[in-house]
Amino acid sequence: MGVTLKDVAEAAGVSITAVSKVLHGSGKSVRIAKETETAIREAAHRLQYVPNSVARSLRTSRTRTIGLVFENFGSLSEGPMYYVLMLDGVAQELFRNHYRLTILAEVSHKHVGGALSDGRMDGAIWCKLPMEEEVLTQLAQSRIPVVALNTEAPTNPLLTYVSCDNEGGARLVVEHFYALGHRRVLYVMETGEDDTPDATARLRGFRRACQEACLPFTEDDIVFWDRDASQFADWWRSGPPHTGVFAWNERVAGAVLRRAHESGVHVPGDLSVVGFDSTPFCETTSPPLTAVRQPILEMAKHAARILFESLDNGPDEPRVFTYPCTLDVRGSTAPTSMVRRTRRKPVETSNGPVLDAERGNP
Amino acid sequence: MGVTLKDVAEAAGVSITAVSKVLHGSGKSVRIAKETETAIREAAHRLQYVPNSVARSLRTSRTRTIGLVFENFGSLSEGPMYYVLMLDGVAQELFRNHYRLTILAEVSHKHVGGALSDGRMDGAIWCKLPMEEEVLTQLAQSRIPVVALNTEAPTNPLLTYVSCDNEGGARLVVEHFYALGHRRVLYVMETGEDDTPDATARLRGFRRACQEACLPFTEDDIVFWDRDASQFADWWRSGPPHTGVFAWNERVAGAVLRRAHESGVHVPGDLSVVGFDSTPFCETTSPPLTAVRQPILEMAKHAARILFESLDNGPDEPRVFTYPCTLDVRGSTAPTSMVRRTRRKPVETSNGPVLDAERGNP
DNA sequence: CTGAAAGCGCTAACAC
DNA sequence: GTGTTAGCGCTTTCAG
Repeated sequence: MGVTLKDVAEAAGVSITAVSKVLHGSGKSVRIAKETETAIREAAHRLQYVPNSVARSLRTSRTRTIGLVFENFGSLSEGPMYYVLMLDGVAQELFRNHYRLTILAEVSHKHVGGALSDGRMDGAIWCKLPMEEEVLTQLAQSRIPVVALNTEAPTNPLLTYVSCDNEGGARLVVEHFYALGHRRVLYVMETGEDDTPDATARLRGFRRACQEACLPFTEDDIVFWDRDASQFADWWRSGPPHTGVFAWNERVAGAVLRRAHESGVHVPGDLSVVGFDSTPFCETTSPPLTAVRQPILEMAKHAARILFESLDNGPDEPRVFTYPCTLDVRGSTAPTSMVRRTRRKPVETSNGPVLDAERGNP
Repeated sequence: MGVTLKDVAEAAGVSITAVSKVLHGSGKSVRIAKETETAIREAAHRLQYVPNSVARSLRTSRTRTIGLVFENFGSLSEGPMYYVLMLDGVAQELFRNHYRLTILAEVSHKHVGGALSDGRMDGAIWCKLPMEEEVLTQLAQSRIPVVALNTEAPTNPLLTYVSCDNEGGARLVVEHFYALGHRRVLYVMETGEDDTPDATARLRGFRRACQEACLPFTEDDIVFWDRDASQFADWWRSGPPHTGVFAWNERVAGAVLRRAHESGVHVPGDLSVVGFDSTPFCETTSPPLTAVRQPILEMAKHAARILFESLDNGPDEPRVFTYPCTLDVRGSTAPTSMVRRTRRKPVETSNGPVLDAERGNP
């Protein structure tokens, strides 16, 4: 079909090797006469030669392509914006380094090895890696390096993980509420997400922080609402003791805001609301949503960089990078004194990621 | 590195051919004894054989991969949600057919042919194809089929286009405003998007529809605002004659809503607002945003299907599919009598896409 | 039923 | 400086 090296070689009256060297030669071993070189380039140009990457990949077993395993791709628009940011981060870093991105929407957990080892990708980023033992061991033996992004790391990691400190993030929320005078806060989970590791980690952090702050927090302070928070009105009508709501993610928090508005509940006057995952979406709600920020763009880029590194230097020890969260305070939270606050700066807990080993040091 | 057919063949004591036939054989020519077959399968399983797709692709020149050319990938999160929907549509259709999606963030307009003809993809969808003559002719000669998605088709198309009727969409907006009693409407463009074909087509449709409705519409009714609509307050303060605003896209419309709120302008009481591209985002603004809907999910899937078809049946004539738009009426528009409206159903202009040739028929 | 052999287009020693 | 050669792992005639 297409024009090959051979065609160019014939057109230029030289050998295939010469053409390969001139056109794709890696600098040093390109000892070719200026004359033949121009002849070759001219022929290549005239024939509109374009190198066949597949053949090259077969030869070099490098594709300059990274796979992103992203189980719910195809309904990105229905999920929280957080994932779009993640995608942006991965894409930015890959493209900057002239890598291509291919998306794997579903990888059979039976044949994890197969999907990733078929030669089409040099490495993979797995978003929300499942915790099944078998998947993990298979991945660890995969022919290509894999890094888990946005996944709570197990105690004995076989892979490199890049994730955020969900517990710490929830803690920030409690501190924020506490500082504003709130003493009873509702934790809103999402139906069907009960065993999402993120969600449970956030709940755990929330619970612990409440304990430490001597705030009451019982099972009654946890509700499971659907993603449209359609239960809000009933809940509010029941006259709950809470002055604040912490929703496990951005989307649900947004829904709470909307429902509150519909019910004539003034946020933050009557009720303060905080979400998890501060994204551009939080700027567009009204009021703008106070939310925990994980540096997802950075995290995503970092995941990509880790791959580049093990591609260049050979495989590395599994490591766990846990990024601290910060809180973006916006208009949806206010002191219980009911005074409306103006926008404040993000609260930093620390800078940069923290290696697991370093945590717990004073 | 990996286990190859050869390894399996040796382990099973048969030829490479036999293994290939058993493991990947296309049904008919698989005349292999039951016994050897099981031996082969057993060996393959024991060795954890996984076929090398790159080698296969080189041989068959098929990759089961479709490229999506998407020039601003990497900042999806900053753009309108519309693009995420488009991505979803493409992804859904590809994955449903066991195709892989690879993203090309930038394709040098000089070497369009090269990027698409390097053997890594069987076809490509080009989102917002530029109109440069040279790019178009190059694409038309590309080794793989290309369809332009979300691009205004030229009069003499060399490629297949799938796009929406931007002009018709703008027309719906005028009709809607008119029916509600509005007589002066502001058209909000976005700085830097002056020559985006979409934007100009919408403006054109808007202008024409105003003319036909005998509504005044001059250059003074067009403004260029930044995507945060930061000019809103000044504009409002100047006491404009408009009772409605039509923003060229979703994002800007959302910004207008926010700015209006900040300025104490009640939407839709004081001002009605309409956007272009009805997406889940429009449900989350307050009030929810009335917006023109293009059936982007369908359009994206259609683009993918067109590729499958020309991959299966050989190349097809260039065609232009123009999908009609509809209007999703939500809470941001109301009659000038200032009565707040409840939500209504989308207004359908017609069903399904319309082939260009069919348009203009009674 | 089974296997030998010829490539797909390219790279990389290694000779001349 | 330049060409010969041997594959990368797979599919696919074509003989047996």
